Amino acid sequence: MIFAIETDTTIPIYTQLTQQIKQAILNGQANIGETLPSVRSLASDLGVNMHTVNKAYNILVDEGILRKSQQGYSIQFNETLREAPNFRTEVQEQFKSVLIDGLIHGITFAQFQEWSQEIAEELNLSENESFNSN
Amino acid sequence: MIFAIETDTTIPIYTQLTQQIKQAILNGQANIGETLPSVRSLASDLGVNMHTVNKAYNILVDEGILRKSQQGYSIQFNETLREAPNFRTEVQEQFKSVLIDGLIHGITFAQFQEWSQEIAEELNLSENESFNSN
Amino acid sequence: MIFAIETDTTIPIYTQLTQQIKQAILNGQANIGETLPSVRSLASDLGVNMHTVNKAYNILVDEGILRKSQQGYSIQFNETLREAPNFRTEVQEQFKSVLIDGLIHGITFAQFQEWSQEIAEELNLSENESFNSN
Amino acid sequence: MIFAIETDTTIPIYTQLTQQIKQAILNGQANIGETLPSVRSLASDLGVNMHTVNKAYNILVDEGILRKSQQGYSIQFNETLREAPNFRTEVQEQFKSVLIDGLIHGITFAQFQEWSQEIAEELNLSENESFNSN
DNA sequence: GTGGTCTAGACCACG
DNA sequence: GTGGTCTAGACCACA
Repeated sequence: MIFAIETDTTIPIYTQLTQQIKQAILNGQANIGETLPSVRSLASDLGVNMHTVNKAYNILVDEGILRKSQQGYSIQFNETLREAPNFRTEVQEQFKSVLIDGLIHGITFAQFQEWSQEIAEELNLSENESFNSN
Repeated sequence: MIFAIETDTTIPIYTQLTQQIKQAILNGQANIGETLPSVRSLASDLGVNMHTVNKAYNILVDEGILRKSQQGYSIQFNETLREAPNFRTEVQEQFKSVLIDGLIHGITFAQFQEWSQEIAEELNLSENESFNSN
Repeated sequence: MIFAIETDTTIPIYTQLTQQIKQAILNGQANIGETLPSVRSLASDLGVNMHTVNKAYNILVDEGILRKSQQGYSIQFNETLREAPNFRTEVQEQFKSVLIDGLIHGITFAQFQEWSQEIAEELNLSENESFNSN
Repeated sequence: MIFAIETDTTIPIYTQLTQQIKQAILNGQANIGETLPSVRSLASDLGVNMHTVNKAYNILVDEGILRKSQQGYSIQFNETLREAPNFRTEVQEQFKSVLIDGLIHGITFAQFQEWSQEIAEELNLSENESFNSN
């Protein structure tokens, strides 16, 4: 599980981290039960502050993706994901925003579909979950 | 072209504005060449700060969507804006982020596809731009 | 809404804050929609760090009790409280722990009941919500 | 007297231990004068660190619940411990905290009362100590 | 003015 | 060794 932090972006570091951890879980690089690197060691590896890693980890705990114990953080990701009541709506609105932003700049639905397939393949979800499975 | 600003959210007001203007352009509520309401009047109508509307307009100018003249801001939206430099990769990354965020919380590709179709219909883009045009 | 922070306790300051805010809401000292003091001003008033107040506020946002907007934090506390799936169980276990801790030190159930009534009166919930209402 | 330690929680192990010992005393599984398993053997059985069991035992000694002798730790639990100094107010405050936390999330006093009765039955305290004894 | 992010560093609790 | 709490202070985004 290798993380790459970009500093020349406006995306917060802790968001970059949560995204990459989620991706690692989805594509199987990180397995359920696996222990994550300690807050301080990961911070040291990435050259960021401890608190930043800590925030990323705790966001994932709140989302039900990580589990916090006294030995550190490990991957939970079971069915009991605690979703905020309007989580679907939030994702849907973000999805719509991205589409509109792309469409007005000439990106076609076909292009978005292509990207979806790429992501599906990258995550090894192409068989039963694919965007164009039907 | 009616705008609805929500103050109970963390989404910046100017972002809400730019998105709604883009959407109005896409679905034909706003036509090319049309002049937008003046900064002052729109700010007054929406009950927001003048600087906020100004910021939204100028972002759209930078994106090549609006054109600023002596008479105010008008809608450009021609083919020139289709060559935005790294806008493609930016949108692509945002798209991927949203997908991953949804997928890890159980939202399927099929669901995203359904949302895409809804958005396509809402924007009346089914003919030449539609997601399932092929 | 007056807060009192005790430093000679092991209870984290942000927990003391969240509890007092909850109590203020329950007993009507804080009304729905009311804006809370800004993170920095409250921190200054209490003589604690900004981040500590920030943490308390954000915990309450996560619990669905506060609402975060660009103008600050305000009291939400509506029916759409987003509860973690095992929230009831957690409270129940804490409740049991406290009872056991008291019982072994000679505190009787009657004493706990008395305390409940005091709390109910303090919160003006005695009529329809009281612990011994039946 | 069987103990179950959960490592997937943030509750300190020594706290889990002290609570379960207290509960065992209350419900009669552990009798006054009885000797507890040695620190080493219990630590070995539970797969935890020796120091952790030691800490739990010593906390109970400080609370007047256990007695340390040459032969090990045994259960005291006499009337002398009923005069803990500020234990009453501590427990009372914890009790209030739990109630407030539950109430603001919609748990009613009636629910807390029900839980109390369940706990009373579980501890076989219904006769002389019960919450609804009057 | 509001909150958000990040850093640096200290001290504590747990095992 | 692990994470938790708190502080002090800087810089940025938003309105």
